[in-house]
Amino acid sequence: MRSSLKRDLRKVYDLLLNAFGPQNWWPAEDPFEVMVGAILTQNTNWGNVEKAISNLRDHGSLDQASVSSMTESKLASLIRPSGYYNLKARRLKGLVGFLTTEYSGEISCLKEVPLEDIRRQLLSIKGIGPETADSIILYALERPVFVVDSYTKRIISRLRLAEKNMGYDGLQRIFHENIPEDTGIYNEYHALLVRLGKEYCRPRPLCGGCPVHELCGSA
DNA sequence: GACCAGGCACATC
DNA sequence: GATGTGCATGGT
Repeated sequence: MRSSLKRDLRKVYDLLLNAFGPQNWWPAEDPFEVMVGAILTQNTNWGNVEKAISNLRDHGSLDQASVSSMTESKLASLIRPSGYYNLKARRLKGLVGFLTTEYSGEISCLKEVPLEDIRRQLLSIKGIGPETADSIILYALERPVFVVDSYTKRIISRLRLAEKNMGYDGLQRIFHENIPEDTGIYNEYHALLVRLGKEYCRPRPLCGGCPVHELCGSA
């Protein structure tokens, strides 16, 4: 591998932070809302997720007890704007079921469990894959794990810092091995990559004015 | 009307 | 292990 990886990843972070400033993620009022958002945002525009979360809040249902007691079809109707609403209603039910059964609904207890164990437990929940699990761990539990998403893959690939076909765990390892293990830095770095992706790194190349253009091999 | 958005499970080869 | 498909809304 390239010996300059650590330096380049640091450079990307510095350029992005300088260009965009702190992103103040995750946009939510409490850990449970983060978890809900993490599921609702799967393959979906965040604007649609905000509509769904507003529906839940307006209905007084943005809490574990409400999600648990509500019928799945009612829940689905409230989160409809986020897309895949039947699927995501089932997934939210699964998450709340897990929290209730394993931790009596006490999210703070999840912070005491060894990181590898809580990650494995979250991944065992139907509908929670690597990105959703890691988003919950980083942004809801505030523990140091790097979140890899489609923007991360695309950006890191275009910057030629990793092979295009590298999987989730491989990409995550690149960050874990080259960025200080720090919740605040992991939080900010991922949020900045999403910001960059939204504004400059679409599937079809479009990089004019990109803050990291000097590092981008392909354009 | 096509493309895209802060994935995941499951079937099939 | 890689690849394909279903799930669905709303903005550009």
